[in-house]
Amino acid sequence: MDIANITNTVPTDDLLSDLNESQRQAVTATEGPVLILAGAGSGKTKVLTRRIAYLIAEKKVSPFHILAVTFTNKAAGEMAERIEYLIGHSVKRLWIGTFHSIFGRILRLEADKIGYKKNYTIYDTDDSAALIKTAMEHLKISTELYPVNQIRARISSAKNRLITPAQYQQQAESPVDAKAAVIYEEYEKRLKSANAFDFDDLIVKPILLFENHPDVLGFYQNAFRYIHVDEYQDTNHAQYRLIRMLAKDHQNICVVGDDDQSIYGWRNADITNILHFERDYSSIRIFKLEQNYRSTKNILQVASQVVRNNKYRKHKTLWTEKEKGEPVVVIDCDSDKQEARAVVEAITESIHEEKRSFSDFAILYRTNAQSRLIEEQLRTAVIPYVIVGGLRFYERKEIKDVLAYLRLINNPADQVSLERIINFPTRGIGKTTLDKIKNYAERLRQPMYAVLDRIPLTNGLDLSPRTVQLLRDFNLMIAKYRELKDQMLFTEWVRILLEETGIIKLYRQENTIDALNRYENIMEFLNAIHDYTLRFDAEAAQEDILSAFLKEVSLVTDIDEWNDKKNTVTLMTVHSSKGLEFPVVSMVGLEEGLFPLENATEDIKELEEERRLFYVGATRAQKRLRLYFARKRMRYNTLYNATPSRFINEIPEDLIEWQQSVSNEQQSFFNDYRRKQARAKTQFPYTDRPIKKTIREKSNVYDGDDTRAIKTAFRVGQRVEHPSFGSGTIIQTEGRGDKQKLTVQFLNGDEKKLIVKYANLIVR
DNA sequence: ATTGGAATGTTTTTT
DNA sequence: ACATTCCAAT
Repeated sequence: MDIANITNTVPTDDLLSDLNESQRQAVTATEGPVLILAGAGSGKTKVLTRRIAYLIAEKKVSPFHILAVTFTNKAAGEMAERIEYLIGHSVKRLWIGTFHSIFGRILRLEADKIGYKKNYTIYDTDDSAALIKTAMEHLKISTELYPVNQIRARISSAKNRLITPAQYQQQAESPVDAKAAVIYEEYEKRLKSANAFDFDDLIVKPILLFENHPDVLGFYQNAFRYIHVDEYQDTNHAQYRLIRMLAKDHQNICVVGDDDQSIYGWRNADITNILHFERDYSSIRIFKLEQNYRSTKNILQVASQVVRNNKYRKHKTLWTEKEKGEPVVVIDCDSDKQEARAVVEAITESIHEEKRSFSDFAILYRTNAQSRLIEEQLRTAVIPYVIVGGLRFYERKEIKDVLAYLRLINNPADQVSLERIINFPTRGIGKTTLDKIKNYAERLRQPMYAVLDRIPLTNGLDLSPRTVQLLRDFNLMIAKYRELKDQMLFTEWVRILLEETGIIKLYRQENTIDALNRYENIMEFLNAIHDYTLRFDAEAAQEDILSAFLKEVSLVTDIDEWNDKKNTVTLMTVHSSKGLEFPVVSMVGLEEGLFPLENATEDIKELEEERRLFYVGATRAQKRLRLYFARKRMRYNTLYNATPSRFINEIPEDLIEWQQSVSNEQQSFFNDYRRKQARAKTQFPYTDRPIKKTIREKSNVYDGDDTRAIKTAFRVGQRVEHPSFGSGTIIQTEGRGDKQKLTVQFLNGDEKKLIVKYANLIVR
């Protein structure tokens, strides 16, 4: 519906009446640069939606002139819905979405201007690693000396800092950087010839487009007269530059963020974007939203007291009118398994005694790997749960294989997809054949698909008649489906494609649980496609269903699909929980080395990010916050001793209630263990704190973890002592378990390779 | 070219 | 523990 058709304009009062003073000011300050510093739970989403509704309903701005960048697609959907509700009619042409989806869309519209075709493919992290690997093989750079993923991270980081391959080459300081620069250049070439963008390109390429085409930039500057960016603290340099370009003339830019919730530094997010906003724009107005509407006083206190230990932050004080509430509970568990039991037990109890529903609970952890034990316990207790994140549906091997067919049909130049499926399911086109074609294509400076198209008229491509036939069959099949696509129902088309390729047969024949799983996933995928066809609006999309579907699939995340209306317990990483809230939050694994993560404890910036992560997790809780740590934890299939997280020690004593959770079978082991600890003089700061309550495990049998020897983690940089060589530092580790070997540099300068099993090392 | 077993890497977080 | 990749045998 067009803005001119509005009949029932909403009175401004309704949009502003239930806001507090600073929220109201933030909503109505529509002109000029605005920075909204919004603490956790201070209603920033509310402010953003009201502001946009206010612009449309009160200031009569067309939705077409409003840009709103959110952190997830889900948030975008919810905001759009909310805005429609507020103004009483649908808003069709509002630009709302994530950076990646909005600028992906713009790239599709303007693709031809930068030498791309509309039907480009979006490569995810795995795809781009695959392409980098091919590039390295071509350049004869060893992937053993230069791990592909490390190179990929460097290239990605350079891209996000808007450094070109040539510039990177110039300022390369280490040999790795020099290599990375060369690979970067080759990688870019290959991306382009595959008509593909990686995730970073969706931000970086629009910048180049705008720089080289002032008219295009002018068009979007004019379109986006009012710009909003949510979660501004998590934008990176490229995103910052992109927004600055667009806001340059009108300066109507409103950014919302909280420096305490900046948790994506590792993804090149640049916290200074928010800290320096004042420097970047002139005559800005700053609004602070400091009243929290989400959590009890106790919860808020815990979160604030921990995060205030950070040095690099803007000062602000969150407060709440809510009641003091229950004390935050810290649960001291003897093992990770016991931790899982305790979490689930507390949930069961709370459901029975407080009549809570499953959806009131979230279990948050630092790493995805921690979900498994908890899942097991939830299953045993027959509690329904969903896991957000981890191995995402569209990243599963079988789904990626299917997607590769669709992508190749959509974009013939998509080399990564072609190589993925040309011999999957196996059809007799092996490595030798593939190498021949690749070399041939390279000699003639032609894309691989062009060579395939010309077979058998390819002189000098020395292939057996059988192979030629196989290649032709494959090529004809792809061509056939390209042809067939517009002649039948999309779902049906995909189904017969999967039948003919043999993927379905492959998994149906093989009688293993794994194959069955994959088969079911493919069926689920077909359902997802079917759902999509029902949703698909050809006119609005202005593109064919296949490319629209592929684009959506590349940018959808688990959190987008997570449904808060389902009555289940939710499990996810603290990262994924950003922006969400739950009545009861259990954070698990609060141990040194895990949360904060080992690698992050060295560098103060990284440690502070971990602390902010704790802050984000804690502030998800509305009524109850439960913090768990375990004293023994299995990692990498080895049992480790653990000590409670420093973040727990940073919480003032009077805010916490301590509990202990020990399994019966573990009691004696536990005592024994505590004695040993005492002997080792490893006093934990909490041992003399009062322990108010002990939960005892009743009948569960603990299955044998205690029979394993507790091993010590050996990591590069660690100091160790050898009975005869004295003390030294680990400079390399290889292998695991009994076969683990360490290279240790001793004080006298000698380097020795030692087998852990026999070396009798003592960690210092 | 395909297969199966061994070796190796992976777990930090994600658009 | 799990998955992918490597390598040798067929």
